[in-house]
Amino acid sequence: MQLSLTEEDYLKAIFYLSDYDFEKGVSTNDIAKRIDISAASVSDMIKKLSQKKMIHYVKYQGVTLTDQGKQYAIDIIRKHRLWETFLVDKLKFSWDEVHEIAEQLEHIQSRKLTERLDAFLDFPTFDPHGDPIPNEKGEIILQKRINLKSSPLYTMLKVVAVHENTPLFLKHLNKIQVSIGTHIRVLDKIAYDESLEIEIDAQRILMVSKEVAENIFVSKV
Amino acid sequence: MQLSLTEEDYLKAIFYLSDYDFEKGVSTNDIAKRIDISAASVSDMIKKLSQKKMIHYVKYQGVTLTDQGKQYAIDIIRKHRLWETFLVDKLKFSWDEVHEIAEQLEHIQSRKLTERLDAFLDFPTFDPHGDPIPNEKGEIILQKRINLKSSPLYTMLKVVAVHENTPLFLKHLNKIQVSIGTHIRVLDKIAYDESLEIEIDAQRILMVSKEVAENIFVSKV
DNA sequence: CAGATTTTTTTGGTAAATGTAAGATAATCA
DNA sequence: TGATTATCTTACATTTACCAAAAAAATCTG
Repeated sequence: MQLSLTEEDYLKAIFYLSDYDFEKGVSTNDIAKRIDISAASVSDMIKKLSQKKMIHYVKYQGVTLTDQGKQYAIDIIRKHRLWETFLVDKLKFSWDEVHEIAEQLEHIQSRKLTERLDAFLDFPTFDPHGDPIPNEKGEIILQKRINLKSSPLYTMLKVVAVHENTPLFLKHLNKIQVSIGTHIRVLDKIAYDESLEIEIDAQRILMVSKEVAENIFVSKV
Repeated sequence: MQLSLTEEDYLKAIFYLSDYDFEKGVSTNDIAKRIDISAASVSDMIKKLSQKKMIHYVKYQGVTLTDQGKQYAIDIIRKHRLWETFLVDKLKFSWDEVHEIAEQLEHIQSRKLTERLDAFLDFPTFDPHGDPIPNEKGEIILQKRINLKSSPLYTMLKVVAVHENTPLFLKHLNKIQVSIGTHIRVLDKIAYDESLEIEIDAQRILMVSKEVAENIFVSKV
C-alpha cells in the first residue's frame, strides 16, 4: 500500500517510540509530542492508519504497529540511513548536516532506487551516527550498546552510536572530538549533576554533562 | 520563498510550455492538459502563484513567469537533470527508467545538496536525454538542435537529444539502437504518412514514424 | 457583426491534514 | 471511593488542492 508523506511520518514516529518492544502500546500524547502536533490530530490519524491496517488500535489504549506497519516503517528507516550514508560517504557532508536532508529523501518511492543505492554504497551496515541499516528484507542487526551514562568505570569503551541527530548536539561532539570509534574511559561519575569525567583516546580528560552522556552509546573494546 | 510540491509542478509546467519564449503567455487550458488537471483548478492555482509573484497574470490572458518564477523553475529542472545523471552514471539505471524517479527527487530542498551532487558528478552539462543542465547561476546553454523530422536529406547528423521521456518511447529507441551520439542520415521523407527512411551509424537502414522522428533532435556533424 | 463556439473563471463542494475548545474516559490520589 | 487530574476523543473550523457545473469573456465564423 502507498501511504502519504504524513502517514509515513506517523508510522516512523510510532516505530521509534516503540523502541523495539512492539507489544507495548504507544500513547497518543507521545506521538503528538514526538512530531509536534496536537493530540487531536494524532487521534484522527490513528483512526486512519488503523483502517489501513498499519497499526492496531483500541480507544484510550496505545497503538501498536501491525507486521505490515512495522515493515513499512523499517523501509523508511532503511532509506533514511542509506541516504545519510550516501551524503557522508559520497557527497562529503559532515554527520551533523545529513539528518534534515535524509528526512526528505526517505520518502522517495522506488524499490529499485533503494537497492541500487545500497549496492552503490557497498551494502553498509551502519549509518554515520552508528545506527544499524535494515537490510533488504527489513532485518535489523541490534548491537549490544550501553549508554555512556550507565557504563562501568575505568573500562575501555568505544563509541558505537550517538542518538539525537541534531546539528547542535553533533557539533558539540565535533568540538570535543568525539565520533564513532572514539575510545572512552569513564574516570568518575559526579553525583551532584550526574556529569561524567571521561578520558578520550587515552589522551585528553574532560567533563561531559548528563545530557551529552545520555546520547552517547558505547560497547566494550 | 518556499513553494509546495504542487506549486513547483505548476511552475515547471509553465516553464516548459513557454518553450524559452518567456514573453508569450501560457494558457490555462494548456497547463491543465500538461499536468492532467481541470482548468478550474489551474485557474485557482494561477491566482495563488500570481499572489506569490511567481507568475504574471491578467485574467483571460495567458500567464508568464516572473524572473523569480523563472529562476525557481530552472532550479527544479537543474535538480531533475542532475538526479537523472546521477541515476544513470552512478547507479547504472537505463535512460528509460530515470524520469519518474527524478520527478520525485527534483523536489528535495537543499541548495548545498544540489551543489555537492553537481560536483560529485563532475559538473555535467547534459543529462542522459541530451537536455542541457542549467548551471548554479541558472544559466542554460541552448544548443542548436534540429528536429529530425525537419532536418535536411543525405546530411550526416548526430542525435543530441530526445524529448518525451516516457519508457515506452525510450525503449523503442533502444530497440532500434538509437541513443545520444548515434549518427543518422535521412534518406527519404515519405509524403504519405510523414515517416522517414533513415540510415543509422552508416550501417542499418530503417523506417521511423512521424511520431518517433518528432521526438529526436539532431545537429550537423 | 451577431450568434455559436471555445476558453476561462466563478461558484459551490469534497477530502486530507491540521488546529482549538470542550466533553469523555481513565488514572491517581487523598 | 469520590474528587481531581491527566489523557484522549469528538465536534467544529481552517487551509490546500482538487473537481463539476454554471457563468462570463473572448474568439471564431457565416
